[in-house]
Amino acid sequence: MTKDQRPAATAAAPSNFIKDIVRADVRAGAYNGRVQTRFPPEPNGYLHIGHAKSICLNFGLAAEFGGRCNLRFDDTNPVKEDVEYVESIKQDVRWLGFDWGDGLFYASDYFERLYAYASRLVEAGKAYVDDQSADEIRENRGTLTSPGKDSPWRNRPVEENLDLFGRMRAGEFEDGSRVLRAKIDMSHPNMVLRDPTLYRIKRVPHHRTGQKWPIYPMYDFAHCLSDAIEAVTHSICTLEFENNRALYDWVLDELGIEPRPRQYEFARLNLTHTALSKRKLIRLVREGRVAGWDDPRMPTISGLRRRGYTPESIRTFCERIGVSKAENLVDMALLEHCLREDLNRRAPRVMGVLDPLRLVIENYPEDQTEEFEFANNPEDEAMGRRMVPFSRVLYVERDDFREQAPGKWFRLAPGREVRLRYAYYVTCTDVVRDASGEVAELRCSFDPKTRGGWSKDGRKVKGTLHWVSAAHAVRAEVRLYGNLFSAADPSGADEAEFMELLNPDSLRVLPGCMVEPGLCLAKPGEIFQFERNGYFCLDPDSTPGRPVFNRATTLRDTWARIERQKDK
RNA sequence: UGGGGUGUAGCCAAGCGGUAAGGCAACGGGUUUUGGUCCCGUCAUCCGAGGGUUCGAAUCCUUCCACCCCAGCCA
Repeated sequence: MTKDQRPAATAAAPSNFIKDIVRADVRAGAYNGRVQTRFPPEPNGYLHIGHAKSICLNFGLAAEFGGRCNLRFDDTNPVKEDVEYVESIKQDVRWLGFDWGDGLFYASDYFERLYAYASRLVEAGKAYVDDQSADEIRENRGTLTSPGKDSPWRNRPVEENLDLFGRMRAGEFEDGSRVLRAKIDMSHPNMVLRDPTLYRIKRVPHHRTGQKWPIYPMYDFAHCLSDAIEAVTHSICTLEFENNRALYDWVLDELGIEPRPRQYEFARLNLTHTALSKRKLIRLVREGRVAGWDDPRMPTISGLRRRGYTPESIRTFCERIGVSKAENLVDMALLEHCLREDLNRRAPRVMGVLDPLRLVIENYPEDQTEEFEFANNPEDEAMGRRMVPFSRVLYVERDDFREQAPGKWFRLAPGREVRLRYAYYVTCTDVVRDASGEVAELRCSFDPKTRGGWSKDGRKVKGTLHWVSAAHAVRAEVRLYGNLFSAADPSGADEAEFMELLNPDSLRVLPGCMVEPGLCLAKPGEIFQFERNGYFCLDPDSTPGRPVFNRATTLRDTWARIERQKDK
């Protein structure tokens, strides 16, 4: 089973305020009942779980109302963007299970038309070329509580503006020497409307248009018009763009665009123990704090995929967190819950011992091997069965043995009888130590009448242990992941101390794990439940005969909780 | 101190004048050849605070408080 071949589990998605607006528009016959959205990433980084929220919202709305959702790259700033990012973004959106059909666009596709729109604004006296430097513009913008000052170039004649703007395009001027600005109101209480910059000169090559353009439009100018050009009806973005909506509307108003898209804003996702800002993620990658964008500790889509997350679990998560305008910090435990819920249903069960301890069954014949039949998933017969070899020397989990059994302990301890899953009952008869005094091996006896792991006499054996036959086991590397950040909310920290909050124990590598032999046939990306241990995904770093597994998440562990409570 | 937003349980989040959904977490209990899953139960006399309207307010009005966003030629 490959995780991206699985059937989608689509439950009825709950409503939210944006869906309510769309539904009301459809009922009222707005846009002739048409619904069109778009997911507009800037290709300057990899997608993360926060983007997944937006993707699910936008594509989900289109699907629910029989509309369409475009994938549009907001590639208006070539100095930050790269084709590597556009490829990863396309892959991630597809992997999440969404299809943009023929709706793949780039803001850069519209550069010619955007230039024409800008020229119209100039002709209408609604935009002007400003010769001030960036510093001067900043100084004259005023502050939150005091008005700005008009630029000395604000009232240039239309003809001169047209000429200058044309020459900006022709590449006659240096970077930063001039900009095109909207003529709105330098004392507007909304800072966004204090004559915002529409175009700036950047004589740098663009990943799609090459050397063609020395000027590039700003987000506020390009975005609303790109939406209009594509006939988007509902333009959904995050809260920090709320102030920009006034400019979004201003541009469309001045250009007389009708019918026009409307912008709606929702609160971006925040998740505990991680970071969801591109700036911070890119730092983690660049400074080598993680192995790359797809490091399984990263909240990126590619990281989650490599970790063992399924598209379904991520979609379910996005549905459960809801969509609102309130600041939020969602507990990572919810994401993990969604993964377990999905994987419990579909991951084949398998035996893997993370910290092997030899167990020798003294009364079991030296040279005998037998096979036991295991259900791949006891709750789903359709997943089939398999045979697993058993012999005199096994590996069990070191943590399943205690010399001093605490209260309620029903695993292995001197004199205690336990069940080896699907095999036999064994009783610990002796403990062998190495020179340093460490427990090196357990000596046990087994009861032949308990074949299959069951006895007719009604004997109470509470503990059931996973195991693997030493002679048949495959040695594997297992990577255990913890939270990227120790602090629940590292975003509270400033840029400097942010790195200090990284969890030093976010990755533990166990080189000597022992897994059942069938696992050497697994393919990268396949996910298994190691019984009693958790869910593990085969990593691409695996080589033939040397599997590497990533622990996606643990199983719920009631015993660990009991022990934790005792500590308190 | 200007403008734009948001406040419902530890965390998300419904609720749209008729007496506080649901999920996660937590905590009890049952089933169990995974201390998993599953099942059952507990968990807001109260909706940021005060005042008002109303037979009735989380929902309407009002005052206040707290938090977030905006002064890029980033998006």
